[in-house]
Amino acid sequence: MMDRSFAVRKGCWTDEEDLLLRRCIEKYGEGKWSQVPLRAGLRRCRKSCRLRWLNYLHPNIKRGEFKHDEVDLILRLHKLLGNRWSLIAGRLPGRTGNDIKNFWNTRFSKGKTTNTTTLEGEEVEARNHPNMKNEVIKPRPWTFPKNSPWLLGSLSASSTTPYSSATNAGTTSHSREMLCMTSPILPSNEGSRLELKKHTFDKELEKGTSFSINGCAEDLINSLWDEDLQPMIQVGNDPSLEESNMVWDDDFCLDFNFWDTLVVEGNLFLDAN
DNA sequence: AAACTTCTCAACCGCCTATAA
DNA sequence: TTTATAGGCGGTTGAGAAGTT
Repeated sequence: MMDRSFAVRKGCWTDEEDLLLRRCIEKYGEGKWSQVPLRAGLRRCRKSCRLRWLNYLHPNIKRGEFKHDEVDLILRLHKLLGNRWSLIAGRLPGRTGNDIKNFWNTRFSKGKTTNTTTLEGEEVEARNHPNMKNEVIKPRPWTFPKNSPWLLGSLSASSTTPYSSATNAGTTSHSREMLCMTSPILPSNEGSRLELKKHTFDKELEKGTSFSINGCAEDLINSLWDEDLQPMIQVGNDPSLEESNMVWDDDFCLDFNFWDTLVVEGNLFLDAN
């Protein structure tokens, strides 16, 4: 008969277990979850420890009801990204993917009977059309057109350096072959700026020319950035920027192909400053 | 007050991906 | 190149709370 005294515990966590886990994280830091049960003296599996910390014990976790602006953002992000809870959670400080998933499933999943008079606008729409087909943008291979400035060498090597796939872009730029690469597309070096310009064939249009974006991306951008989309997007944290400028953190930028959402007449010309 | 139903949300499960050996 | 391991994610479950009859 197997000795079950070391069997992994399941179910709800006790206060004592929480204390052990908290002390362990304080002492050794986050990560190395496979070592946590032993270090903490817990009869829990690594995944259970990780989940308990990230969804419940982490000091930054925000409790309580979702505020209206949070709900609004969840709706807009869900419209754009689908059930990618961790990504949505990344835009809501203090909220976890699990929180948002639970919130969505209890409020908007099919068959729920919450009084719709307490909902408004898009919430009602989401409730009434829980399975409404949205254009969900997901990371996917991205193909440069043959006349892309990337392939024609319009971009200097240094300006492409921040791109994680810059090596690929560089090596292929001379062959003028169609190039496939996966997201990310946006540069990730902190503080760098990209200036977007309309570029039609050889003629570069005036700086600041606006460009159009397709529906759901526009919706998202408007939700994150109150002002009209400006041709300047900043990546990383630059305290010198005015508050109104949208700051995209790397994770978000890297998660979907932002450029695919831009509908620009001609080519996009990227000028890294 | 009791029985039953519905809701909430913490936790588990299985799968996928990245990385190391 | 293959295999093992770890981290991470979304779907789902189920216990307990809250509401209703």
